[in-house]
Amino acid sequence: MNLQQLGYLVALDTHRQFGLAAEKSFVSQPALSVQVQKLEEELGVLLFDRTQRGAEPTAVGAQVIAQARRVLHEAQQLRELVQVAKGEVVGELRLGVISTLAPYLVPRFLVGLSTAYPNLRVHIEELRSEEIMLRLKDYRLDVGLLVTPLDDRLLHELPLLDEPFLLLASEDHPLAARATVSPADLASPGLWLMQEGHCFRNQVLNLCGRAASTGAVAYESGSIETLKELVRHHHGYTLVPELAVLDEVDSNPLLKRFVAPTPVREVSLVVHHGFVRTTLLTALRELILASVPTRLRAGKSGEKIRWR
Amino acid sequence: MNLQQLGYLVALDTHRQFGLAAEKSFVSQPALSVQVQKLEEELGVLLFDRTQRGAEPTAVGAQVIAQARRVLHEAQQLRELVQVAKGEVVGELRLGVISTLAPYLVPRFLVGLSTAYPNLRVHIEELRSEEIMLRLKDYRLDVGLLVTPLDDRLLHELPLLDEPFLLLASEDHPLAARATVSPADLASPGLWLMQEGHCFRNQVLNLCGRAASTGAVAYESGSIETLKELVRHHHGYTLVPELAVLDEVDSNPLLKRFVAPTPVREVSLVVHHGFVRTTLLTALRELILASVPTRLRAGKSGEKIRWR
DNA sequence: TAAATTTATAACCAAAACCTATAAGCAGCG
DNA sequence: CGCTGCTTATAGGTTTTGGTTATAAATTTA
Repeated sequence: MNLQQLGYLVALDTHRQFGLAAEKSFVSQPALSVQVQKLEEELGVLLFDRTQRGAEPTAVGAQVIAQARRVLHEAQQLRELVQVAKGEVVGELRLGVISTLAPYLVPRFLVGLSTAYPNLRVHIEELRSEEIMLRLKDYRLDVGLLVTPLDDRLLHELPLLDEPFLLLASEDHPLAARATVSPADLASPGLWLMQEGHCFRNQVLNLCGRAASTGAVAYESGSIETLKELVRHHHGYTLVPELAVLDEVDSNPLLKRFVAPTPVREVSLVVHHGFVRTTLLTALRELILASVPTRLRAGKSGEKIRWR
Repeated sequence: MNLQQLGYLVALDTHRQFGLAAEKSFVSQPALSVQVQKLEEELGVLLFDRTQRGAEPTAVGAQVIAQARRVLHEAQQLRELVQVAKGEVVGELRLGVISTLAPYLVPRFLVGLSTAYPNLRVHIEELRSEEIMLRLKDYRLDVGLLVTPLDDRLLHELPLLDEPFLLLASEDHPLAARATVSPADLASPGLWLMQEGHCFRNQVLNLCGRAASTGAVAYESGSIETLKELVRHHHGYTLVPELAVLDEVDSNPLLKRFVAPTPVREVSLVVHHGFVRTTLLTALRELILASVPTRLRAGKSGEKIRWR
């Protein structure tokens, strides 16, 4: 067994085809085939069922592949450990961000990050929270930027912000006349929600005690921006996180703050336990914190709303 | 980087000398030297300081070695995973047992174990609890047999027994006349203790509320057997775990049971999290449980005495 | 049935890892 | 001071390993 073979194994699992996996591994198809065969021989089990359409892991194979990922990850950690010791921030950063944070936060720190570390290749993907958690655990992402707490033993959370929820009302909605609002007001009809699967939706539902009454039209949006536009053009109201309305929060009278205790969402950087690139993680935290108003920083006050 | 090189690295750390490490790795000294050099070159850091007396890890080197152990461990887990899937119980089992359990428990299951799995090489070492915990975390032991709970995130406990403490009095000690005893009686003078470092000593001290008053002679023993002999030949009394006196527990009037709630020590098999050889672990548990009276099995009753 | 697609095998080549032999560096000691 | 004895490093040659291209074999698809 060697790391190369384990790499081929994982590539083959990813692409489910010897030729394709070989291409992605920058070797010829026979090279990869032979190495997988050798590994199977050494372990004494069939790891893949070969068909004409490609390769499928066997039951044992799937377990072995998962373990191979762990081995490769630990090996990668070793390399990163050395880079940290040398004070280098290089290589690749695969960052997963939820879509209710990405448009408001990423543009604030992305340029700063790649300026500070020109040798760092940054990949950012917009994903649902659950998917980010899965990929962090699979080592297919390095860092997640999402809403916590997650209560997951394998993941380590680094809280950044306690971001207040605000209520955005359309001008002809009864709530438009209010100076502040409270969770009880969310029983009022006309609340627009994010679609299923977004943690923001769960949070809003938790905040209003699951008593949300939607309007006559049941359009569930995939982005905060759509929610805002819906409210601007139609009746109804919605909840938004403060970062989504930062530039109008003081000027727009239709944006209502909640009375204390302010409901907030805890925004954190999340990594797999044993993540060793501390310089990078710290830099990322500092860049993000520096890019938002101080009042949003974690630990100030407010009541954390959970989404799971 | 490859697994071979990481193996050489760990061997060199263990033996602190290229020649010796090479010998233990079954290769020539130049072979090992060259591979370590190559790894250093690839990583771009010096991992060992070479002196005339041998090799010492640098600061980075020590970190890299620790990580290398993790990589090799995960690779080993992969192999064991396959063996489990094939239903094989082979290879090596490195078991650490504390000295207050070893003489009473090991002989009861050892023959059964090697009979059930003739292809398993069993290494048993008698060690202190702390040392067992360290070695489990370093992957220098596979399984520990000791007293729990340990409250250690990295270790997984599989409780086997709740083993009562008994009091053994010499015939001329005031306690000899008693039918049963209670923790309060441990204020009575003449209590013999295990030496510092044994978890059994801590448990006895915890049980008697640290109020132990030793006799005129302050001999602290290294084994339960010595304690028993001391009591048989001198004045005084001591505490013993039930397994140490199994064949005389009903016949010897100088052995006193505690009144309820019976103080017990929880005896467990302990492994590193992610231990995959479930068949072996289950077999070990069943063998041990079958070798002791049913009344000792974990979860029956009694009050667990902690040692840390 | 032929074409296309996929994995396996064969023959050959290059690189990596190993071995033996030996050099080189340094501590300790007469 | 210059041996001896210990260490690690280097050199030259051999074996092993992993790689390539070419091609066969098998099965799905048109």
